[in-house]
Amino acid sequence: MQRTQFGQMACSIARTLDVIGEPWSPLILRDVWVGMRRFDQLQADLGISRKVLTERLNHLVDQGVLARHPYDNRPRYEYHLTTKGAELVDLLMVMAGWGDRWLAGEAGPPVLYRHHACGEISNVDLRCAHCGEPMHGGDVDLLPGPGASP
Amino acid sequence: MQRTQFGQMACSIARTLDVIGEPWSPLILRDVWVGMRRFDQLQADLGISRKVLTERLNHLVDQGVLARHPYDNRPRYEYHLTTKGAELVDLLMVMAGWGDRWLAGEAGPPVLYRHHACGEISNVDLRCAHCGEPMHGGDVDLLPGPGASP
DNA sequence: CAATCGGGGTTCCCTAAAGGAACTTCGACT
DNA sequence: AGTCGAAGTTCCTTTAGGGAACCCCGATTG
Repeated sequence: MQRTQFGQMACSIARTLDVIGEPWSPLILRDVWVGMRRFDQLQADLGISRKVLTERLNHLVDQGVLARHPYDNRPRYEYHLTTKGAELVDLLMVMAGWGDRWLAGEAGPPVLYRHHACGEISNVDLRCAHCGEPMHGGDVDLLPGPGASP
Repeated sequence: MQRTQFGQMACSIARTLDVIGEPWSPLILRDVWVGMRRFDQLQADLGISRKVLTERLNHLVDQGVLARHPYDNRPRYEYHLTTKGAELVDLLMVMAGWGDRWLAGEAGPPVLYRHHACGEISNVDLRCAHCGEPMHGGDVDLLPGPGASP
């Protein structure tokens, strides 16, 4: 398919897509996040082909998003989120929030999130890391940064 | 490629991936977000094949994420974000934040975000919509919701 | 008023990636 | 020695992405 490489673009969105920019990767991360760590478990839960799962896992490990941990003294491995990978869960939560809002329909959201800090069922909201006010697409100006293209 | 359909899964992440779960869609939304609205502009900026761009735009319009607006009294159309699409920009901002943090390298982020409310260069942070405290992957319990699978 | 232009696609062919099922590997257990 | 089970690997078929050429159609130009 000679797929385009996004990693070279001077755009952090494109670069992120080079890491998790096809549909299985976020689902794999979701499963690992909720505690599914083993190959056959992931394969059965997702219904992904074993070949593609192998490719994706290798890619995610190469990118430092997942780490392989041996268990059982045999050549058996579990997949864990690294710090880099754990921070991608933010992305999953925002995806889930959008899907809950726009795609859940009559039935309502399939999963609820209870926040440890307050104990309430809630959702994520985007805030400015600096002033704490809401920060969405329309609330920002974009400026060229130090890594802007030449 | 008989690609798996994610839309039927009882998972808002999977459903969201059915809408923007391949790598061009987020980049198209990014471009529309920053003001690129026309076919040839998008095609030239992204380097996407015209065929695939047509497919993606149709899909995004079908999903209610983009809307086609005529201009110029000719059969000419501009693509605009709907409300549904504008809320997807949250996702782009989180992707950009992660990419800035983990993939930008020495050069630093290619784009900076200035928050209107405070005027500062900043980034998004995930907060609980209920209590306002930080809310990340490790800060929540997952519970079955009303739309959980039977 | 014929010729050209430009935006927005459509068609066609080629290649590479996804699906799927069968097969392999290797240590552990019986 | 034979079987099991987890974790891949191989091979084949189907389909989606890339790329370039082509088409349509209203507006502009000479």
